[in-house]
Amino acid sequence: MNLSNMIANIILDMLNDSGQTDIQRNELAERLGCVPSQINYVISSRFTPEHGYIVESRRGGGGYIRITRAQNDSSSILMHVVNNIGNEIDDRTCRAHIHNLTYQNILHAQAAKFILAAVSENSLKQVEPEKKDIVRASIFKQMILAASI
Amino acid sequence: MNLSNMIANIILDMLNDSGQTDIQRNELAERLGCVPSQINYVISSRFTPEHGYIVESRRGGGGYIRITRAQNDSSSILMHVVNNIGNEIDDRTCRAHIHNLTYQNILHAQAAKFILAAVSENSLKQVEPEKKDIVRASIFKQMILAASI
DNA sequence: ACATATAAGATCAAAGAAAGTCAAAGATAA
DNA sequence: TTATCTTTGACTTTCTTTGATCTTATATGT
Repeated sequence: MNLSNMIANIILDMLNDSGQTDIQRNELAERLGCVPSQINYVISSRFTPEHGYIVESRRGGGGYIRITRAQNDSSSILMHVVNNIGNEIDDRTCRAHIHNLTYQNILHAQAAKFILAAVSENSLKQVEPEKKDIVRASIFKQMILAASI
Repeated sequence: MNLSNMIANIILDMLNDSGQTDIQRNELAERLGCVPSQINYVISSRFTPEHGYIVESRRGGGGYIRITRAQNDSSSILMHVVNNIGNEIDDRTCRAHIHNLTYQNILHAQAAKFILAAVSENSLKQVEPEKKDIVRASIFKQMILAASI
């Protein structure tokens, strides 16, 4: 068992009761005798949106990394969407997804409106053209994930 | 729980009955065993207009810091928010707005979650650092606009 | 009334405490 | 043996805590 898998198991364990956990990066790294950035590696390779996790963090005194697991029961369709988006998505495809999910009653009209607003061309006007679809994909994934928590 | 959060909680507690409170900076600092300027730090990082608070103060004998929760009708608050964002907005300020709007029942919890997800650092990871706050402002405005329709 | 003392709060910069990033070096699997 | 995954470490950014110094209001003695 390599270090990364051990760390992942520890985090999974911590997530087990409530589906959410705050970890102290330096403290955990010290406990395991590894460098702190190893924790970041584990998180960025195993606790991604595609894996169904939302990660937030705060620096400075009292800082933390918060990991939240998306519920996978009623929302497996949402996870399926997240996993099929890939690295970029254009406006049209995105809208198609949203309409489709709304049609299937997985997203409420209200939620659909918000997501549409966020991924619209208007919202992303300032992003360089060649990056637009990448940023859109990233936003879309985070929002779909937020819908499933 | 770090010191700043503790102080913030105490203030929130004091605000709870009437939505307004006068605090004695030195007295509070002494009670908590911290330097007085710590109170200023907490106020300027957590009780800003974006968070929905108005702060006044008076020096000298009988001095005080008065904190008031601002209250207005929802459409004017939304308009006010949009008008005050300007061209860019950072993560923290944005979250402050969202929490404030949620607290004032202008955004539903669900909507707040979507907006938070959309403007999170995670969503915008692929945007060049110097453009992040610009894109965030644009997304945020579109979504607030969507909320007010 | 005026000058001085005392009692607040404000400001700012430095130090400290986390977490983030990125690239290079090492291992492992195809 | 090459591509991918892991480990490490140096450096950066963000948030918090502390302390010294400044400003403003009130109180008091002449």
